[in-house]
Amino acid sequence: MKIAVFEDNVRFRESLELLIVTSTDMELCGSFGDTERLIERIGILQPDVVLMDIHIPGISGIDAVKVIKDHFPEINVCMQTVFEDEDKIFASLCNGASGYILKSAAPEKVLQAIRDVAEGGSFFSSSVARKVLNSFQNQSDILNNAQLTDREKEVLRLLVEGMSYKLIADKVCISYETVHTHIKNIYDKLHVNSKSEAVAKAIKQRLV
Amino acid sequence: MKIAVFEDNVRFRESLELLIVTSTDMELCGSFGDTERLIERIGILQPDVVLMDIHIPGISGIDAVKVIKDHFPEINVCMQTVFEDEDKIFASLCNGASGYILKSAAPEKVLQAIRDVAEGGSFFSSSVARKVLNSFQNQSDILNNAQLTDREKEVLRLLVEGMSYKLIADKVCISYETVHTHIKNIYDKLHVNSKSEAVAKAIKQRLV
DNA sequence: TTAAATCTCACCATTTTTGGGGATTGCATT
DNA sequence: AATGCAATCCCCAAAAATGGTGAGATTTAA
Repeated sequence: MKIAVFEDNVRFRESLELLIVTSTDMELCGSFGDTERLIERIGILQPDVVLMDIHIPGISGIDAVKVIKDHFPEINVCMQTVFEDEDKIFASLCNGASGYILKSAAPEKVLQAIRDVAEGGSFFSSSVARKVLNSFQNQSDILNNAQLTDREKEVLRLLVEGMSYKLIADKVCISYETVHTHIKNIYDKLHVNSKSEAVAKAIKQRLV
Repeated sequence: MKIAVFEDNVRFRESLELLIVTSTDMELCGSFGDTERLIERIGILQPDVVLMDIHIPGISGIDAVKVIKDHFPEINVCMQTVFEDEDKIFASLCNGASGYILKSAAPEKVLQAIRDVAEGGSFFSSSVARKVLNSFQNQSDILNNAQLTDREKEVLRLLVEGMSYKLIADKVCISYETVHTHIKNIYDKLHVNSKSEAVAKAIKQRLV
């Protein structure tokens, strides 16, 4: 199993190198402090797994994931960072990272993460996993607590289908103003203030 | 650290019991084969972590999570199952589960999962983590296939977040009229003619 | 070096949405 | 009888979005 490391902090990079070379099942095929000539390097090295620092000179680790996955979709990338910035985590994951491990993680966790992603699984440090989890849970909560009436749910569904107040009024056979009232109430209950927000929330929370 | 187990398969339940009682930092405070009188039992036992089988007599594990979190939000629940059904995973997670571990996982993984969730983190078996991950990544993919330009994708993402033309203009540092133009082009390419339709399409097709 | 694409900005007119009031009816619960 | 809730409808005014046309600047590709 060939591993490539991209990490600008020399001390940390060296400890990663040591960790990998002393492991029984991994081979360090490259180690770099920046993302210069990223594709060229990876094309030559052909690693199975790339450990990528999120803050690294050259193109950022977040963009590097995307570049790697575009050129070599079979290579699995595991992100590393000291930060737990939610936006950065999600950006990395959306760009194709297969794991996300904190630099504070124990060495055996790093090896575990590498093995997991090499096998086609994924690995999250527990605090990262929790953040990912929250992005699911935040959604259901508000929705379940928002007790929409049958009529309101019906109107919301039509909103999601892209219908205007007028069309909804015709479809449901009520007046434009009643649609207006229902939508005002929906916005109150969902804590939003525009159609697009309501639609986004409705879909994400599987309300419709 | 007090652990309660809900698992209907006797053999498997006994092996979990053994695993917990032989660990150094955990105490088994209860073990059940169904979800009868769930709240009563948990109220008395006061476990820190609940291991919950997803298929269990009485109310299902998925519903049990919700009941537990509604009554005892501070208790962390870790789901266990042999199945990897994506819908069941997401339903459990949305209901408040803090972890999801396969029954095929090694004993030390189970202990790790319990420790992670007890500390407020989360744990996913690597294949489960991969499924969760996919739900993020599918998003970006198709988006790239839609022939939206980078700028248009950026604007679309902000639309989905419910931002107005004005806010988007400020956020991206372009004029209101440019936002207007981008959105007109987005509508053309997606064949829609309103924000809510664009948002619905973007989310449903996982463009965003 | 054209040509195409992208990003940028502007003006105009119209339609739609949003937020604030208030009101009536019927139904169910207290 | 009184209360609350859901559903219905109305008016008004401001804000936002939509659709059309046009056009300059820059980058990319042929």
